[in-house]
Amino acid sequence: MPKLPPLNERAQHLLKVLVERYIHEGQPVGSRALAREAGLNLSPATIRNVMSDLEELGFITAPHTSAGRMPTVSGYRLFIDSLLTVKPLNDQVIRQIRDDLGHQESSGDLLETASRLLSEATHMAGVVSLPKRESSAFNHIEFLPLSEGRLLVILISGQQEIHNKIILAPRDYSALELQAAANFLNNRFAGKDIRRVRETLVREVSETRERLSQELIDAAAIAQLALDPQGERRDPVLIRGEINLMDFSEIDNLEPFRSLFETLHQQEDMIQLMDRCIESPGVQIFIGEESGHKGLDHWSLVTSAYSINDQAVGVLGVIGPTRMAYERIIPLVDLTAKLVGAALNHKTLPPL
Amino acid sequence: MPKLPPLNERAQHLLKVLVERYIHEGQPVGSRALAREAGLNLSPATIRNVMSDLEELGFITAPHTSAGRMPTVSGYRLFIDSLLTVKPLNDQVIRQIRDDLGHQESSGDLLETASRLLSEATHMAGVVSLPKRESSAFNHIEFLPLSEGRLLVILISGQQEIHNKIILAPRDYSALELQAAANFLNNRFAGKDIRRVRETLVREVSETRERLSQELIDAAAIAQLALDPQGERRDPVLIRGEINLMDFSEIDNLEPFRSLFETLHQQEDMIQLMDRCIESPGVQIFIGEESGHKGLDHWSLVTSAYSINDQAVGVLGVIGPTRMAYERIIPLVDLTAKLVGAALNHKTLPPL
DNA sequence: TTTGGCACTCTACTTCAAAGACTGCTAATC
DNA sequence: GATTAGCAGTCTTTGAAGTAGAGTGCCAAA
Repeated sequence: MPKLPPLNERAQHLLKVLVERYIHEGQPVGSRALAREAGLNLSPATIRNVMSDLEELGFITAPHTSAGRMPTVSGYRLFIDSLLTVKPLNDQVIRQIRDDLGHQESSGDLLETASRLLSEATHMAGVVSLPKRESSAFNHIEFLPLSEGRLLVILISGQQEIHNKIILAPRDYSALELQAAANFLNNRFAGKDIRRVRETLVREVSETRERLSQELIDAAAIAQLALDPQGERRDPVLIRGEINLMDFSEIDNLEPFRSLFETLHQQEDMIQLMDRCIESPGVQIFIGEESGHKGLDHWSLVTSAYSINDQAVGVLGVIGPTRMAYERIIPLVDLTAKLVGAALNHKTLPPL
Repeated sequence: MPKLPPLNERAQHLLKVLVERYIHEGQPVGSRALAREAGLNLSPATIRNVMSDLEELGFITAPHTSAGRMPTVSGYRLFIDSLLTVKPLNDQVIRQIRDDLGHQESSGDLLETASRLLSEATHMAGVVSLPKRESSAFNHIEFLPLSEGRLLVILISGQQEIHNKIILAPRDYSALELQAAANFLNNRFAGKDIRRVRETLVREVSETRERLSQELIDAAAIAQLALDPQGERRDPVLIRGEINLMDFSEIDNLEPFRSLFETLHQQEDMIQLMDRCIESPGVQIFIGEESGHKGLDHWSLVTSAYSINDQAVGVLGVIGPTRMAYERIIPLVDLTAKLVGAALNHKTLPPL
């Protein structure tokens, strides 16, 4: 096997131009076209030699002998990681996103709007994972007795988001007792993380049980049930504009779409996928098979986490064909995440 | 123009067999096949004469000269209205639906389950329109002051369904005042229609304003805001299993699906369409273009209203290709609507 | 190292022919 | 008058064969 040449400046430039052109045209790029486009004053024959090397290295591939080349996943990866020059965003787009996000009442509406905006701005699909209830701030709690020993718990969390839950009370409580329990919790815990509140409750009760009044023990017992994340339906991933994806029909057959939509509707898979993006800061990209989900094979996911108080709580982004205009999409997703974070922070009102 | 023969017994029978076979095979039916299938001991030539008449009358049509015939919308219509023999439901299916519906906590879960069941049982898409909040019973109301003069309204309606709404209070109320208002409303109106409650409030206040205490006037004012359907987001139509529809790909091209999904996601269109089915009792069917929605052109909608206390409050059904197995689908939708109604009635608990 | 030239490969498109599935019509038959 | 056999004619589907076009790989020359 001959020694492979290193990926020099020229080869990188040619790869860049090839990927750009493929993204733009959607057709395999041949040596003649690339020679014309690259602006290097090289003959197609020379270009062919370089292309051959790039293919050997696994960055491009040809669908058949007499076709041009198109990027492989590694090719896209290299392109995105070190060749891409992002485009500044259009002012009008920025203004529109900022305005639309600014006019939303609840954080639920806000995130739904974000998903819609992402989809409209890109003509692809927008995705937004909602923050875990766990990580938002405890703001106010209220108990309402229903029939048959059940209690309606109304929990207001940091972003004025309202959660309802019905729990089975361990015993019958009077309205007064419930009021007292709610008061205790509201005074004691307002503003703290919901997860922290629960942990504190568990610890305190077990440590100092003997010294607590029956009243407090009751309050803690109800609160533990009320805040138990067990059986809590995790908020879904909001996907908007999936239908747009059907416009990218270089494919004439239904199967890819069927399997794409199947994956998108698999809430758990999507949640798990989005959660993988929450750890690293900045824009994250899964190209094609990188996501590990079969249905996403020919698609890319561009995401960024959004934060409340500098803590990443959720992820948003865009799904589209691998050959999307990354140089426009990346800054768009980045900006949207920042604006959503800003809007959420603004909405995080002090406790009642 | 020659006089058209009347649609005699034999022609009807042949139409019936033709439609059945077309639904089963998905291919235009020719005279030879029909002669074999019909069991009438007639030659293909005779059958051809009858088919020619049926075509003249608009019940069947041929995609091209040398193909068999397939039903037109009128053909399906006649078939469904007077030729169809429905099949009794499989016991196991009945049991499964009954069990699954029986295990749901809230009416929201119940209806979602219904949509899912319909889709799974038919391998098509299930649709369920949620009852208007308007028409359900007022059960319990509670007010919670938020910051900046806003009030959180918690309304529990007849089926233990919980509605949250934030309103802007006309002035600042104390916790006591709010409690009094809630008490008044709960004592006075529990069990009544929400619509009726609102109407009563409006009437009484305007009629007897002078004689009312300030307290009651306040209560009425808040309640009117709280129960105002204005700006209320109408509950969406629950569609499950749309992806199943992609399996019916006698079509190799994406466009029909694109336009179908677009229509399905057009919430307002769907709500309006479903509402048209709420008036008549029993199973209602829209075949192809009958629905008047372009995206549904090659699809049928089989629906039935479900009732609480003998009043139709919502509609559920199935969307699938025009050539679906109506004799199985119709009783299934019928049964599901009845079971959903029964489950809802069972859930409609007395006021707290 | 670069390039022109050339043989070769593979796809996409067109044309043509043949097979198959039906129909409509006509004339004979029941 | 209703039914039927027979037959010519129509239209789709399938496959084969041929052609044009795009692009490659390699070699020898610059």
